Amino acid sequence: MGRRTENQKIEIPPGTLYMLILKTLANGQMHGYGIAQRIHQLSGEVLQVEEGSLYPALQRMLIKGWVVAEWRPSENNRRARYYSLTKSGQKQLGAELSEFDKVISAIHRVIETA
Amino acid sequence: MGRRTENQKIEIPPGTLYMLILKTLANGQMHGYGIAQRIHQLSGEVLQVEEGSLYPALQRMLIKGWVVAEWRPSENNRRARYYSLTKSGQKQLGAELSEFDKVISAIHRVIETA
DNA sequence: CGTCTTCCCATAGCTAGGCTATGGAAGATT
DNA sequence: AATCTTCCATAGCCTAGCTATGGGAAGACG
Repeated sequence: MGRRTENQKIEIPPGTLYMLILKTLANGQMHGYGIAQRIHQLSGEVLQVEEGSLYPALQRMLIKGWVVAEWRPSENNRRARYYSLTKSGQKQLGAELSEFDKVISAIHRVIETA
Repeated sequence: MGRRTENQKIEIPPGTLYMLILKTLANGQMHGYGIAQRIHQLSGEVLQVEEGSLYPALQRMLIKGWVVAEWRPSENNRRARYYSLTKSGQKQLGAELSEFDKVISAIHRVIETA
């Protein structure tokens, strides 16, 4: 209804969440909340990772063995769970990055050919 | 098991199928089978749209009103259903293209910042 | 001190939209 | 006749997003 432009929410495209999380963790240990903030910030406030997407994803990544977790107080003295990449997670990151590149360029070829 | 590099199958990333189909139809009427072939070809044989993905997607697009369909014999004299874009479909294509651009650049910002 | 905000985690239940598997009909090829 | 290719379509599965909801603990503010 408003005349103002709605601050349109942008979701992450399905399939890229793991990659974004893995990449973020490649810089070092981080807790979930921080991961979401960092992705939001690095993307220029465009990407928004919902908590209901993030935590389930992290659980799946634990099960897959891509990350390990450790409880530790945060910088703000709250209880937080810090995640870090395993070898397997690093390998996965590499695979996802190159797959992403390959697929995105293929898509570009399609949508640029009129 | 083989020593040869498997011709690894690449799926289209969820969320981009509509865009690829819409874009393909922007060049004019085409039947389903042809759409899949064209996407495959334009992508440099990288993207592979499965029939089990394509036809349900086309049905959904009919319901959404992005395309209309017409039965007509194909170039090979087979029964074929030709799809074409509606106004609404053209609008949707534009929206998906610009959204895609926006999100992909945001993702690049994240994965390029180490 | 009570309340609010911020930080941080987590799950249940829904939904969209891919996939595999399957089936069928009709023309072309051998 | 048998097989291949073209063309359509659906059922049933699964991944992985989402919203909605809940809670606990720290710090700020009145």
